[in-house]
Amino acid sequence: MDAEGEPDDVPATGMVRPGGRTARVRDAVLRAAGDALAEHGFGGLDLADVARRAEVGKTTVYRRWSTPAGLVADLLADMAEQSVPRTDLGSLDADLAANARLVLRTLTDPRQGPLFTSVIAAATCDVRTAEALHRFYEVRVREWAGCVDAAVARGELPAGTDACEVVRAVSAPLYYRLLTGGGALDAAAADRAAAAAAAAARAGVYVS
Amino acid sequence: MDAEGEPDDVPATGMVRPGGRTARVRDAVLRAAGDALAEHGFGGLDLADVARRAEVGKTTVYRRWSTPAGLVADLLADMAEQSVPRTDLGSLDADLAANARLVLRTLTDPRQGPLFTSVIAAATCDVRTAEALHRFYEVRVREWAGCVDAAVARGELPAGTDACEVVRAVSAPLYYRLLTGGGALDAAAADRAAAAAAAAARAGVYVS
DNA sequence: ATCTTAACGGAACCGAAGGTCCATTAAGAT
DNA sequence: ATCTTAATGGACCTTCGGTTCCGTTAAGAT
Repeated sequence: MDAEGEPDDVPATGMVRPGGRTARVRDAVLRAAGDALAEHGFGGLDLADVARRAEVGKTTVYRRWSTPAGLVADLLADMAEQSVPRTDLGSLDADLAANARLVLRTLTDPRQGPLFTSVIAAATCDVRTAEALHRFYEVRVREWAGCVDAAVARGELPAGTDACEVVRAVSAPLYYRLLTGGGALDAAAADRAAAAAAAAARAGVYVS
Repeated sequence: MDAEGEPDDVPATGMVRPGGRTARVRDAVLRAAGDALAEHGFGGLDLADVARRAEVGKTTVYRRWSTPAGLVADLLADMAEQSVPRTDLGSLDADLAANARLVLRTLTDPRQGPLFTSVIAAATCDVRTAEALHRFYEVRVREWAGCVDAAVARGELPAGTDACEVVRAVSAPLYYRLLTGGGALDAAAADRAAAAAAAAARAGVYVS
């Protein structure tokens, strides 16, 4: 978070005594930030409001996170740690479909959906936030890449297939819809995304 | 833009005398807004700064567009009118690749790239802006859907293929990379996106 | 148990984003 | 050419996001 270029590494606030109160404050603030983001979007994210929701001093929020983007970056770092384990249904199509359904459920969830769009918006405004977002997706993608590797091992896909790229291909159309519109985000869209990724993978498009 | 629910439709500013000065001001402001967006992103979009760049009174900008999101919405409406005509190379693969390369060129352009990310960020903060963005992409997608329809007519793709969905499938992975990272936006990525869409389309994934 | 000081939080402060007022300019109708 | 008034833009004002100051609380070391 705070990689100050200061003389002899001045420790960032919250790093020397990370236990007890400090941790409690961080949790409360990140939860409040998520709520605020889901409700008002990134554009309407006000640090003072977050402080109020978290029942924490306004000063504290400004001192530790400074800017809305910084706060979102930390929220993302926190989200990346709570990775959901993937399923393993034994066939590529089933696994990719399960992944697509999971993404769909996330993006259409009344809290998670707005939260994700907000977080993406935040990432476009600040490089550090963008890096945090990239790291988050790297974790998620790598988690699901396993089922593609398994499919390669089973001989369902050509050797040398880029597993991560296949997983991203499943998510991409759903995020595209979320952001640029053009059709509803429903089960049909999810299944189509999964089927498309599977078809392309079988055709060897993702062989590096 | 201004669909006021006022008694007996009070005309929005700029609608009664749209010629001469008013048009000149709009052009200058939209150009300035695009520059500002490309440079500082949506988060750093300041209406006063836009006014300064456009050499226009601050009051004018606030009166006509009110909010950053409103300004971006108008900018999008303007962008939607300047549609670039598609190519027609005679084969599905070539046409989709050309489309992918065009999207790539746009997203990696030093001005257009940041502009597009900013505009997408703006759309997440305001419903009206989101609608404008959707309309923009609807125009773009429909423009290129023609070459998919042609491929169906030539028998390259199964009848009943949803042309728009194929076109979106080409763009989606590129936008996904732009926003969530995970790999460079290069020619290889563009070609892969086109190839994947073509493979999935041939497999009948986009038959409605 | 005691001590040091990291971290918190209330109050007061500051600057600029955003809005109001009104005189000036120029579309567009006659 | 003349007139009406839509639209502009400068000066001024108000609100509030963000910061600073400093006293209070409680981590973590002894």
